[in-house]
Amino acid sequence: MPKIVDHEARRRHIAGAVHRVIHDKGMESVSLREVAAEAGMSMGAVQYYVTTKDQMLLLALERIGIWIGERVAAVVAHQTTPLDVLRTTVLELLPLDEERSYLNRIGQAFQASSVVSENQAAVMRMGYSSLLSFLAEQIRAAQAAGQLVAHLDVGKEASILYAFAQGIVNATLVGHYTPEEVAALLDYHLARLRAG
Amino acid sequence: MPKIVDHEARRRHIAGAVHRVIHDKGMESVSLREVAAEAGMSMGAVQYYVTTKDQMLLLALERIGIWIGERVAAVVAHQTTPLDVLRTTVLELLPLDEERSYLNRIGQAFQASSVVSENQAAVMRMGYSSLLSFLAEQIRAAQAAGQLVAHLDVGKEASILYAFAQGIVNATLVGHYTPEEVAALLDYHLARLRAG
DNA sequence: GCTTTTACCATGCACTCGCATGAGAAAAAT
DNA sequence: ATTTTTCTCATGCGAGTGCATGGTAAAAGC
Repeated sequence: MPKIVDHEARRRHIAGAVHRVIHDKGMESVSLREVAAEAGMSMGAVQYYVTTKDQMLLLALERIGIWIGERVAAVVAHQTTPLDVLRTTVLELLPLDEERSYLNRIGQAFQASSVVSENQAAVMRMGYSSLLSFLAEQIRAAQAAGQLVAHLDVGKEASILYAFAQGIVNATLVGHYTPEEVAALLDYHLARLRAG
Repeated sequence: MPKIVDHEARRRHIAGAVHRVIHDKGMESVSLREVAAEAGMSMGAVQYYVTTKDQMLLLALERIGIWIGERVAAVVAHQTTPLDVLRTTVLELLPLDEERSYLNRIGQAFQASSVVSENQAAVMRMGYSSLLSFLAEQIRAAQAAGQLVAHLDVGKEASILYAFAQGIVNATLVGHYTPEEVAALLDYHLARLRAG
Protein backbone atom coordinates (compact mmCIF):
# COMPACT_ATOMS: atom_id res chain seq x y z
CA MET A 1 0.00 0.00 0.00
CA PRO A 2 1.57 3.21 -1.20
CA LYS A 3 1.42 6.81 -0.12
CA ILE A 4 -0.14 6.26 3.24
CA VAL A 5 -2.70 9.04 3.59
CA ASP A 6 -4.93 9.84 6.53
CA HIS A 7 -8.32 9.67 4.87
CA GLU A 8 -10.04 11.13 7.87
CA ALA A 9 -7.75 14.15 7.78
CA ARG A 10 -8.38 14.64 4.07
CA ARG A 11 -12.11 14.55 4.61
CA ARG A 12 -11.81 17.03 7.43
CA HIS A 13 -9.79 19.26 5.15
CA ILE A 14 -12.41 19.05 2.42
CA ALA A 15 -15.22 19.68 4.88
CA GLY A 16 -13.36 22.76 6.11
CA ALA A 17 -13.10 24.03 2.56
CA VAL A 18 -16.82 23.50 2.06
CA HIS A 19 -17.48 25.47 5.22
CA ARG A 20 -15.36 28.37 4.04
CA VAL A 21 -17.08 28.47 0.65
CA ILE A 22 -20.54 28.39 2.24
CA HIS A 23 -19.54 31.10 4.65
CA ASP A 24 -17.93 33.40 2.10
CA LYS A 25 -20.09 32.94 -0.98
CA GLY A 26 -23.18 31.07 0.14
CA MET A 27 -24.52 27.57 -0.33
CA GLU A 28 -25.49 28.11 -3.96
CA SER A 29 -21.91 28.71 -5.00
CA VAL A 30 -20.63 25.48 -3.55
CA SER A 31 -19.27 23.42 -6.42
CA LEU A 32 -16.68 20.71 -6.71
CA ARG A 33 -14.34 23.10 -8.48
CA GLU A 34 -14.82 25.90 -6.01
CA VAL A 35 -14.27 23.59 -3.05
CA ALA A 36 -11.23 22.00 -4.65
CA ALA A 37 -9.69 25.43 -5.23
CA GLU A 38 -10.46 26.46 -1.66
CA ALA A 39 -8.95 23.23 -0.37
CA GLY A 40 -5.85 23.76 -2.50
CA MET A 41 -6.22 20.45 -4.25
CA SER A 42 -7.27 19.33 -7.70
CA MET A 43 -10.84 18.51 -8.49
CA GLY A 44 -9.90 14.90 -9.10
CA ALA A 45 -8.45 14.58 -5.63
CA VAL A 46 -11.69 15.85 -4.11
CA GLN A 47 -13.62 13.38 -6.20
CA TYR A 48 -11.42 10.62 -4.91
CA TYR A 49 -12.55 11.21 -1.35
CA VAL A 50 -16.09 12.25 -2.10
CA THR A 51 -18.08 10.51 -4.79
CA THR A 52 -20.80 13.09 -5.25
CA LYS A 53 -21.62 16.67 -4.39
CA ASP A 54 -24.48 15.64 -2.11
CA GLN A 55 -22.15 13.41 -0.16
CA MET A 56 -19.68 16.26 0.12
CA LEU A 57 -22.34 18.51 1.63
CA LEU A 58 -23.45 15.77 3.98
CA LEU A 59 -19.86 15.33 5.11
CA ALA A 60 -19.59 19.05 5.78
CA LEU A 61 -22.86 19.02 7.72
CA GLU A 62 -21.80 16.09 9.88
CA ARG A 63 -18.58 17.93 10.70
CA ILE A 64 -20.64 20.87 11.94
CA GLY A 65 -22.47 18.53 14.25
CA ILE A 66 -19.19 17.16 15.57
CA TRP A 67 -17.86 20.66 16.08
CA ILE A 68 -20.93 21.64 18.10
CA GLY A 69 -20.63 18.48 20.15
CA GLU A 70 -17.01 19.28 20.97
CA ARG A 71 -17.81 22.81 22.02
CA VAL A 72 -20.62 21.64 24.28
CA ALA A 73 -18.36 19.00 25.78
CA ALA A 74 -15.77 21.69 26.50
CA VAL A 75 -18.41 23.74 28.29
CA VAL A 76 -19.32 20.84 30.52
CA ALA A 77 -15.69 20.37 31.45
CA HIS A 78 -15.21 23.98 32.53
CA GLN A 79 -18.43 24.82 34.34
CA THR A 80 -19.40 23.85 37.83
CA THR A 81 -23.15 24.04 38.45
CA PRO A 82 -25.91 22.72 36.17
CA LEU A 83 -27.28 26.24 35.68
CA ASP A 84 -23.84 27.46 34.61
CA VAL A 85 -23.60 24.61 32.15
CA LEU A 86 -27.05 25.43 30.81
CA ARG A 87 -26.38 29.13 30.37
CA THR A 88 -22.91 28.70 28.92
CA THR A 89 -24.03 25.99 26.54
CA VAL A 90 -26.71 28.20 25.06
CA LEU A 91 -24.28 31.09 24.79
CA GLU A 92 -21.85 28.75 23.10
CA LEU A 93 -24.36 28.11 20.34
CA LEU A 94 -25.03 31.78 19.62
CA PRO A 95 -23.10 34.00 17.19
CA LEU A 96 -21.46 36.13 19.85
CA ASP A 97 -17.97 36.25 18.41
CA GLU A 98 -16.33 35.67 15.08
CA GLU A 99 -15.85 31.94 15.39
CA ARG A 100 -19.39 31.34 16.58
CA SER A 101 -20.76 33.64 13.88
CA TYR A 102 -18.82 31.61 11.36
CA LEU A 103 -20.36 28.43 12.66
CA ASN A 104 -23.86 29.88 12.71
CA ARG A 105 -23.73 31.31 9.21
CA ILE A 106 -22.96 27.84 7.97
CA GLY A 107 -25.62 26.36 10.17
CA GLN A 108 -28.21 28.72 8.74
CA ALA A 109 -27.28 27.69 5.23
CA PHE A 110 -27.67 24.01 6.07
CA GLN A 111 -30.93 24.68 7.85
CA ALA A 112 -32.38 26.01 4.62
CA SER A 113 -30.76 23.30 2.57
CA SER A 114 -32.05 20.55 4.84
CA VAL A 115 -35.62 21.55 4.09
CA VAL A 116 -35.08 20.32 0.55
CA SER A 117 -32.65 17.45 1.18
CA GLU A 118 -33.96 14.53 3.19
CA ASN A 119 -30.46 13.24 3.96
CA GLN A 120 -29.50 16.53 5.51
CA ALA A 121 -32.79 16.73 7.37
CA ALA A 122 -32.01 13.40 9.01
CA VAL A 123 -28.63 14.65 10.24
CA MET A 124 -30.33 17.81 11.45
CA ARG A 125 -32.94 15.88 13.42
CA MET A 126 -30.25 13.84 15.13
CA GLY A 127 -28.51 17.00 16.24
CA TYR A 128 -31.78 18.42 17.53
CA SER A 129 -32.55 15.37 19.59
CA SER A 130 -29.20 15.07 21.25
CA LEU A 131 -28.93 18.76 22.03
CA LEU A 132 -32.47 18.94 23.36
CA SER A 133 -32.01 15.97 25.63
CA PHE A 134 -28.76 17.45 26.89
CA LEU A 135 -30.45 20.72 27.74
CA ALA A 136 -33.33 18.89 29.42
CA GLU A 137 -30.85 16.91 31.47
CA GLN A 138 -29.17 20.10 32.67
CA ILE A 139 -32.50 21.69 33.55
CA ARG A 140 -33.43 18.65 35.57
CA ALA A 141 -30.08 18.69 37.34
CA ALA A 142 -30.48 22.38 38.09
CA GLN A 143 -33.87 21.66 39.58
CA ALA A 144 -32.38 18.92 41.75
CA ALA A 145 -29.70 21.37 42.89
CA GLY A 146 -32.37 23.91 43.78
CA GLN A 147 -31.21 26.38 41.15
CA LEU A 148 -34.37 26.27 39.06
CA VAL A 149 -37.96 26.16 40.26
CA ALA A 150 -39.24 22.64 40.70
CA HIS A 151 -42.55 22.80 38.86
CA LEU A 152 -41.09 23.48 35.43
CA ASP A 153 -41.94 21.16 32.56
CA VAL A 154 -38.41 20.06 31.77
CA GLY A 155 -39.02 18.97 28.19
CA LYS A 156 -40.98 22.07 27.27
CA GLU A 157 -38.47 24.39 28.89
CA ALA A 158 -35.65 22.76 26.97
CA SER A 159 -37.57 23.09 23.73
CA ILE A 160 -38.40 26.73 24.38
CA LEU A 161 -34.86 27.57 25.40
CA TYR A 162 -33.36 25.95 22.34
CA ALA A 163 -35.95 27.45 20.03
CA PHE A 164 -35.15 30.85 21.47
CA ALA A 165 -31.47 30.28 20.83
CA GLN A 166 -32.07 29.15 17.25
CA GLY A 167 -34.48 31.97 16.60
CA ILE A 168 -32.18 34.69 17.80
CA VAL A 169 -29.39 33.50 15.54
CA ASN A 170 -30.48 34.98 12.24
CA ALA A 171 -31.56 38.27 13.77
CA THR A 172 -28.12 38.58 15.31
CA LEU A 173 -26.25 37.58 12.16
CA VAL A 174 -28.21 40.13 10.21
CA GLY A 175 -27.29 42.82 12.70
CA HIS A 176 -30.53 43.26 14.58
CA TYR A 177 -29.04 42.47 18.00
CA THR A 178 -25.63 43.09 19.50
CA PRO A 179 -23.95 40.25 21.40
CA GLU A 180 -24.63 42.09 24.65
CA GLU A 181 -28.34 42.35 23.90
CA VAL A 182 -28.48 38.66 23.11
CA ALA A 183 -26.81 37.73 26.38
CA ALA A 184 -29.17 40.05 28.23
CA LEU A 185 -32.17 38.37 26.61
CA LEU A 186 -30.94 34.95 27.65
CA ASP A 187 -30.31 36.04 31.21
CA TYR A 188 -33.69 37.72 31.38
CA HIS A 189 -35.34 34.49 30.33
CA LEU A 190 -33.29 32.30 32.66
CA ALA A 191 -34.04 34.64 35.55
CA ARG A 192 -37.69 33.69 35.56
CA LEU A 193 -36.83 30.00 35.76
CA ARG A 194 -34.60 30.60 38.75
CA ALA A 195 -35.61 29.27 42.17
CA GLY A 196 -35.80 31.56 45.15
CA MET B 1 -49.17 53.03 -25.62
CA PRO B 2 -49.97 49.48 -26.61
CA LYS B 3 -50.80 46.29 -24.81
CA ILE B 4 -51.66 47.83 -21.48
CA VAL B 5 -50.20 45.42 -18.97
CA ASP B 6 -50.51 45.50 -15.22
CA HIS B 7 -46.87 45.53 -14.27
CA GLU B 8 -47.65 45.00 -10.64
CA ALA B 9 -49.62 41.86 -11.48
CA ARG B 10 -46.81 40.53 -13.66
CA ARG B 11 -44.30 41.07 -10.89
CA ARG B 12 -46.60 39.33 -8.44
CA HIS B 13 -46.88 36.45 -10.86
CA ILE B 14 -43.11 36.20 -11.21
CA ALA B 15 -42.62 36.42 -7.46
CA GLY B 16 -45.11 33.59 -7.03
CA ALA B 17 -43.16 31.47 -9.49
CA VAL B 18 -39.93 32.18 -7.60
CA HIS B 19 -41.66 31.08 -4.40
CA ARG B 20 -42.79 27.82 -5.92
CA VAL B 21 -39.32 27.05 -7.27
CA ILE B 22 -37.69 27.80 -3.93
CA HIS B 23 -40.26 25.67 -2.16
CA ASP B 24 -40.05 22.70 -4.50
CA LYS B 25 -36.39 22.61 -5.46
CA GLY B 26 -34.58 24.94 -3.12
CA MET B 27 -32.94 28.32 -3.45
CA GLU B 28 -29.92 26.99 -5.35
CA SER B 29 -32.05 25.85 -8.26
CA VAL B 30 -33.64 29.21 -8.78
CA SER B 31 -32.64 30.39 -12.22
CA LEU B 32 -34.16 32.73 -14.75
CA ARG B 33 -35.02 29.81 -16.97
CA GLU B 34 -36.54 27.74 -14.19
CA VAL B 35 -38.64 30.64 -12.94
CA ALA B 36 -39.75 31.54 -16.44
CA ALA B 37 -40.89 27.97 -17.04
CA GLU B 38 -42.70 27.89 -13.71
CA ALA B 39 -44.37 31.22 -14.50
CA GLY B 40 -45.43 29.93 -17.91
CA MET B 41 -43.68 32.71 -19.75
CA SER B 42 -40.56 33.06 -21.84
CA MET B 43 -37.25 33.93 -20.32
CA GLY B 44 -37.22 37.20 -22.21
CA ALA B 45 -40.52 38.24 -20.69
CA VAL B 46 -39.18 37.65 -17.22
CA GLN B 47 -36.11 39.68 -18.07
CA TYR B 48 -38.33 42.53 -19.17
CA TYR B 49 -39.84 42.89 -15.72
CA VAL B 50 -36.75 41.99 -13.78
CA THR B 51 -33.36 43.18 -14.87
CA THR B 52 -31.24 40.80 -12.84
CA LYS B 53 -31.50 37.62 -10.84
CA ASP B 54 -30.69 39.41 -7.60
CA GLN B 55 -33.50 41.84 -8.20
CA MET B 56 -35.84 38.94 -8.89
CA LEU B 57 -34.99 37.36 -5.56
CA LEU B 58 -35.39 40.69 -3.81
CA LEU B 59 -38.82 41.06 -5.37
CA ALA B 60 -39.79 37.61 -4.17
CA LEU B 61 -38.55 38.38 -0.68
CA GLU B 62 -40.46 41.64 -0.47
CA ARG B 63 -43.61 39.80 -1.48
CA ILE B 64 -43.12 37.42 1.44
CA GLY B 65 -42.97 40.40 3.74
CA ILE B 66 -46.19 41.76 2.30
CA TRP B 67 -47.84 38.38 2.64
CA ILE B 68 -46.90 38.17 6.30
CA GLY B 69 -48.16 41.69 6.87
CA GLU B 70 -51.51 40.81 5.36
CA ARG B 71 -51.89 37.71 7.49
CA VAL B 72 -51.08 39.62 10.64
CA ALA B 73 -53.54 42.33 9.69
CA ALA B 74 -56.22 39.68 9.19
CA VAL B 75 -55.51 38.35 12.67
CA VAL B 76 -55.98 41.76 14.20
CA ALA B 77 -59.32 42.12 12.46
CA HIS B 78 -60.68 38.85 13.82
CA GLN B 79 -59.44 38.76 17.39
CA THR B 80 -60.84 40.60 20.35
CA THR B 81 -58.38 40.90 23.23
CA PRO B 82 -54.68 41.86 22.98
CA LEU B 83 -53.63 38.48 24.32
CA ASP B 84 -55.71 36.74 21.66
CA VAL B 85 -54.07 38.88 19.01
CA LEU B 86 -50.64 38.06 20.42
CA ARG B 87 -51.21 34.33 20.56
CA THR B 88 -52.91 34.08 17.19
CA THR B 89 -50.29 36.24 15.51
CA VAL B 90 -47.49 33.98 16.65
CA LEU B 91 -49.44 30.90 15.60
CA GLU B 92 -50.03 32.55 12.25
CA LEU B 93 -46.28 32.74 11.68
CA LEU B 94 -45.62 29.07 12.44
CA PRO B 95 -45.76 26.17 9.97
CA LEU B 96 -48.91 24.60 11.38
CA ASP B 97 -50.67 23.85 8.12
CA GLU B 98 -49.75 23.48 4.50
CA GLU B 99 -49.98 27.13 3.55
CA ARG B 100 -47.98 28.29 6.53
CA SER B 101 -45.41 25.54 5.97
CA TYR B 102 -45.11 26.74 2.40
CA LEU B 103 -44.46 30.28 3.58
CA ASN B 104 -41.96 29.16 6.18
CA ARG B 105 -39.95 26.93 3.88
CA ILE B 106 -39.44 29.93 1.65
CA GLY B 107 -38.67 32.12 4.62
CA GLN B 108 -35.99 29.70 5.79
CA ALA B 109 -34.36 29.77 2.39
CA PHE B 110 -34.28 33.55 2.37
CA GLN B 111 -32.97 33.62 5.90
CA ALA B 112 -29.92 31.69 4.79
CA SER B 113 -29.61 33.67 1.60
CA SER B 114 -29.83 36.99 3.42
CA VAL B 115 -26.71 36.15 5.38
CA VAL B 116 -24.75 36.44 2.15
CA SER B 117 -26.74 39.17 0.38
CA GLU B 118 -26.76 42.57 2.00
CA ASN B 119 -29.81 43.72 0.03
CA GLN B 120 -31.83 40.81 1.33
CA ALA B 121 -30.52 41.36 4.84
CA ALA B 122 -31.86 44.90 4.74
CA VAL B 123 -35.34 43.71 3.79
CA MET B 124 -35.12 41.09 6.52
CA ARG B 125 -34.20 43.66 9.16
CA MET B 126 -37.17 45.80 8.20
CA GLY B 127 -39.49 42.86 8.66
CA TYR B 128 -37.95 42.07 12.02
CA SER B 129 -38.39 45.59 13.30
CA SER B 130 -42.00 45.98 12.30
CA LEU B 131 -43.03 42.58 13.59
CA LEU B 132 -41.18 43.04 16.87
CA SER B 133 -42.72 46.41 17.52
CA PHE B 134 -46.13 44.99 16.71
CA LEU B 135 -45.67 42.18 19.21
CA ALA B 136 -44.37 44.61 21.83
CA GLU B 137 -47.40 46.78 21.28
CA GLN B 138 -49.73 43.85 21.85
CA ILE B 139 -47.89 42.82 24.99
CA ARG B 140 -48.19 46.34 26.34
CA ALA B 141 -51.90 46.41 25.52
CA ALA B 142 -52.38 43.06 27.21
CA GLN B 143 -50.68 44.41 30.30
CA ALA B 144 -52.94 47.45 30.28
CA ALA B 145 -55.94 45.12 30.01
CA GLY B 146 -54.67 43.12 32.95
CA GLN B 147 -54.12 39.99 30.87
CA LEU B 148 -50.34 39.89 31.34
CA VAL B 149 -48.36 40.61 34.47
CA ALA B 150 -47.32 44.23 34.76
CA HIS B 151 -43.65 43.90 35.55
CA LEU B 152 -42.65 42.29 32.27
CA ASP B 153 -39.96 43.93 30.15
CA VAL B 154 -42.06 44.47 27.05
CA GLY B 155 -39.22 44.73 24.56
CA LYS B 156 -37.40 41.68 25.87
CA GLU B 157 -40.58 39.61 26.02
CA ALA B 158 -41.38 40.49 22.42
CA SER B 159 -37.86 39.56 21.33
CA ILE B 160 -37.95 36.27 23.23
CA LEU B 161 -41.39 35.40 21.92
CA TYR B 162 -40.46 36.08 18.34
CA ALA B 163 -37.13 34.31 18.65
CA PHE B 164 -38.96 31.29 20.02
CA ALA B 165 -41.33 31.37 17.07
CA GLN B 166 -38.50 31.65 14.56
CA GLY B 167 -36.48 29.00 16.28
CA ILE B 168 -39.23 26.45 16.36
CA VAL B 169 -39.84 26.80 12.63
CA ASN B 170 -37.02 24.68 11.28
CA ALA B 171 -37.46 21.95 13.87
CA THR B 172 -41.10 21.72 12.88
CA LEU B 173 -40.44 21.78 9.15
CA VAL B 174 -37.91 19.01 9.57
CA GLY B 175 -40.46 16.94 11.44
CA HIS B 176 -39.21 17.24 14.99
CA TYR B 177 -42.46 18.68 16.35
CA THR B 178 -46.08 18.16 15.44
CA PRO B 179 -48.32 21.22 15.08
CA GLU B 180 -50.04 20.28 18.34
CA GLU B 181 -46.75 20.15 20.22
CA VAL B 182 -45.80 23.55 18.85
CA ALA B 183 -49.09 25.09 19.97
CA ALA B 184 -48.65 23.50 23.38
CA LEU B 185 -45.17 24.99 23.68
CA LEU B 186 -46.48 28.44 22.85
CA ASP B 187 -49.34 28.18 25.33
CA TYR B 188 -46.98 26.90 28.01
CA HIS B 189 -44.78 29.92 27.50
CA LEU B 190 -47.63 32.41 27.38
CA ALA B 191 -49.11 30.91 30.54
CA ARG B 192 -46.23 32.15 32.62
CA LEU B 193 -46.69 35.68 31.35
CA ARG B 194 -50.36 35.65 32.29
CA ALA B 195 -51.65 37.81 35.12
CA GLY B 196 -53.64 36.34 37.92
C1' DG C 1 12.83 -6.07 -11.10
C1' DC C 2 8.27 -6.60 -11.43
C1' DT C 3 3.50 -6.40 -10.11
C1' DT C 4 -0.14 -4.52 -7.44
C1' DT C 5 -2.41 -1.12 -4.92
C1' DT C 6 -3.28 3.61 -3.70
C1' DA C 7 -3.53 8.36 -4.62
C1' DC C 8 -3.96 11.94 -7.82
C1' DC C 9 -4.63 14.64 -12.01
C1' DA C 10 -6.07 16.47 -16.67
C1' DT C 11 -9.44 16.41 -19.71
C1' DG C 12 -13.84 15.65 -21.99
C1' DC C 13 -18.92 15.64 -22.13
C1' DA C 14 -23.39 17.21 -22.03
C1' DC C 15 -25.73 20.58 -19.79
C1' DT C 16 -27.09 24.88 -17.39
C1' DC C 17 -26.11 29.45 -16.00
C1' DG C 18 -26.90 34.91 -16.20
C1' DC C 19 -27.17 38.23 -19.37
C1' DA C 20 -27.14 40.85 -23.92
C1' DT C 21 -28.90 41.56 -28.39
C1' DG C 22 -31.83 42.31 -32.15
C1' DA C 23 -35.86 41.27 -34.36
C1' DG C 24 -40.75 41.31 -34.38
C1' DA C 25 -45.79 41.53 -32.78
C1' DA C 26 -49.36 44.45 -31.12
C1' DA C 27 -51.88 48.36 -29.84
C1' DA C 28 -52.27 53.37 -28.96
C1' DA C 29 -51.31 57.98 -31.07
C1' DT C 30 -51.24 60.76 -34.93
C1' DA D 1 -52.15 54.50 -42.71
C1' DT D 2 -48.26 55.46 -40.55
C1' DT D 3 -45.57 56.26 -36.64
C1' DT D 4 -44.45 55.31 -32.01
C1' DT D 5 -44.32 52.94 -27.89
C1' DT D 6 -44.75 48.73 -25.24
C1' DC D 7 -44.14 44.20 -24.82
C1' DT D 8 -42.35 39.48 -26.06
C1' DC D 9 -39.41 36.20 -27.95
C1' DA D 10 -35.51 33.40 -29.86
C1' DT D 11 -30.96 33.04 -29.93
C1' DG D 12 -26.01 33.57 -28.91
C1' DC D 13 -22.14 33.99 -25.81
C1' DG D 14 -18.75 32.81 -22.53
C1' DA D 15 -18.48 30.69 -18.40
C1' DG D 16 -19.43 27.32 -15.01
C1' DT D 17 -21.81 22.83 -13.59
C1' DG D 18 -21.53 17.55 -11.91
C1' DC D 19 -19.60 13.63 -13.20
C1' DA D 20 -16.94 9.93 -15.94
C1' DT D 21 -12.81 8.37 -17.93
C1' DG D 22 -8.10 7.09 -18.77
C1' DG D 23 -3.73 7.86 -17.60
C1' DT D 24 0.22 8.47 -14.27
C1' DA D 25 3.27 8.70 -10.20
C1' DA D 26 4.70 6.45 -6.24
C1' DA D 27 5.18 3.28 -2.59
C1' DA D 28 4.50 -1.51 -0.78
C1' DG D 29 4.72 -6.69 -1.58
C1' DC D 30 7.03 -10.38 -3.82
